[in-house]
Amino acid sequence: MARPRIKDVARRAGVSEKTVSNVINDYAHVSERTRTAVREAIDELGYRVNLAGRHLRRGRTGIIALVVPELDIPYFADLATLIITEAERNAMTVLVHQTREDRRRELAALEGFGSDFADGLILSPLTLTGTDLRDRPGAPPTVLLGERVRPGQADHVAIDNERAAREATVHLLELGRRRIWVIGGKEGTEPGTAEVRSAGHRAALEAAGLPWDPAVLLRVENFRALDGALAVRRLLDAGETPDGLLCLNDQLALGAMRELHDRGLRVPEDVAVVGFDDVEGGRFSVPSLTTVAPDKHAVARVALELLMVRISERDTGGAITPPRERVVAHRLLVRESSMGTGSRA
Amino acid sequence: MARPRIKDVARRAGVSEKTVSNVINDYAHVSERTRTAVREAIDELGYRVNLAGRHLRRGRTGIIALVVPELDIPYFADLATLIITEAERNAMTVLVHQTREDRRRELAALEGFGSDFADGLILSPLTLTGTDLRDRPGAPPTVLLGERVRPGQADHVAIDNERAAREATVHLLELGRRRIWVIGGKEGTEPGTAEVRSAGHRAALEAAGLPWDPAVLLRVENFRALDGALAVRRLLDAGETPDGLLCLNDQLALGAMRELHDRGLRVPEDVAVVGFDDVEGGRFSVPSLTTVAPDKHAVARVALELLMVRISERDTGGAITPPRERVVAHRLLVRESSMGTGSRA
DNA sequence: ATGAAAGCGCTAACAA
DNA sequence: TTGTTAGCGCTTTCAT
Repeated sequence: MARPRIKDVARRAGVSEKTVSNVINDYAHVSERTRTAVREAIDELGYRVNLAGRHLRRGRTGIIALVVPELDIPYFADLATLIITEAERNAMTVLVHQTREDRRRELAALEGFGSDFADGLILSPLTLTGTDLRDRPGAPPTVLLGERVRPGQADHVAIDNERAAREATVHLLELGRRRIWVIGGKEGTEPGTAEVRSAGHRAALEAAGLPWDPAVLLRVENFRALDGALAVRRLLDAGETPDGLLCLNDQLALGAMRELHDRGLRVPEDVAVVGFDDVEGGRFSVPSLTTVAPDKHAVARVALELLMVRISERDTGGAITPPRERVVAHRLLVRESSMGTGSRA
Repeated sequence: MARPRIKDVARRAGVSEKTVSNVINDYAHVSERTRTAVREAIDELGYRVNLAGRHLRRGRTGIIALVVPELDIPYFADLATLIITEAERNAMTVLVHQTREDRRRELAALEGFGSDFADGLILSPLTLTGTDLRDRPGAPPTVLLGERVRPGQADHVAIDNERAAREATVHLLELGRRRIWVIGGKEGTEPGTAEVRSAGHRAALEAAGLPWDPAVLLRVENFRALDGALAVRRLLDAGETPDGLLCLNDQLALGAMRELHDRGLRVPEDVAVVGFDDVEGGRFSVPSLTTVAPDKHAVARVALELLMVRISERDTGGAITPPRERVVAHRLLVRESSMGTGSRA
């Protein structure tokens, strides 16, 4: 037989539909007897709430869409884990989409996928421009992660990427490294993470009175270990002799270290390597990987916090406050890949 | 102003609501003129479909719930990536839950989270028993991954874990290894992956005329690199001298290799290491990791296939066919962690 | 090819 | 404390 509805439960318990609804929603003013009777009827019939009906009525779905480039890049997996946990704490569930760096998918996400089944959106964009974010009437409340898209268009959570890159570079300079390359530029994307971090790198060099050459930013196809390995291969094949690598994520760094190893170069003695993100792989690699560790818990917590505020703002139809910019902490974790090599300058 | 509804679009375009609906759903018999007019009205008003309404009416949500233990374990992240991709191909979206190995969460998932907002469920269980899966009237169609829960209770996709473990063990034996430990037992779980793989290990030993001792199965708290490292630490501290390790996932293996390195033991010369899952970390580690590679694409594809069949079965109210058991391919990828060490027997 | 009316399952507003 | 009524936005008959 068909699945039971509130009506069926009501009939069985000898009460009205509204009373059943009250019980389901833990409404305070229900007598103990009625409550028990309804509960029994629910159990006997195996009744479950139909969320479509509830959503339609309430105007909220309880779903947050999380949109990331690729879920199988550990940084995003870590983030997703934390965001799902944080969402659960807010009685929300998380629907995950992957853009695979496709601009159209990112735009579709921005528009709520042509529908409005998510109450809110957490988006880690790669290709979006400031203009994409302007004028999205009816689009769901949105929090952006990671990129410094032109500020002021939507709520945004990130670490101070410029400073983080500067600190990482200073660290390499203090080890006496002078031939530092940066791995992780992306072709054809908006000024994003790579550019901001590159600026930090440049600032560190210039503060040390050293020259800066835009050619030290090596482009990659993707942000995986393979791409880091390929970048190093190209670099070495070109006859360069790096003594430091600033990799814009840990996967790139791990791939780079593997390639250096295959070329007979020692890390950190010959080449010191620093990554970004603090993923598990870098904690157990040989050598372990120095990395810029963002406070991922904070990213998740703040993102949810901002989003929940926006969602209630929309619900109450109140005034729309201007976009918020939130910076979370990071720290440089010095590990074997850049350790104990003293000054060689 | 409030977000536009079909009614508003209809009024603006001078047609009925039904006609707007026809246009939205690409119904064939709509005149070109009408279609254009409606499209214009939609654009002008910025109309988007309200999925709550659609879901309620259609009785389907287009959402699949994916339930995994932890999304930040690369194997599950890989799987999630592929399942999301495959779901998209089937015009479904994926909602991700994490059980964090909590039995109550797994049970809640089985019951559709006390509601029915997902059309179907893909679940990678750790603690469920055969009884949990019996008699779930009204529960959503379900496909189980990975565990060999007692068969015949629900659709199930997995590799042949027993054979895979046997092959991996044979490989270690052929290298002349005789003191092989297995890392990855779990306390207090139902006979699952660990037990099945352990059986394969045993079978390989016995086929080679070697004794088998249940004590070679080392328990772990979790399936992360840290746990692999700790297991090796305990083993070495106990004065054992393993020459082979069969780790039940790659994270455990990578952690184990790191600990072996810290103890001055060489991989593979002193200890050969094999993992399961073929995650990216093992392809770029030093040494690279020999692993049992399941055909993850096939897992995702078959899981979706089974689920979509079940969903339409339910929709059409047709006969319920018995649970299907599907085995997907795997292969042993021999890499540096178990390579070129000849016979040492 | 298009329209009118009914109803999916639920809960808010109001009434008793 | 509990019941009645209405309606959320959409699509499905069934007419025309």
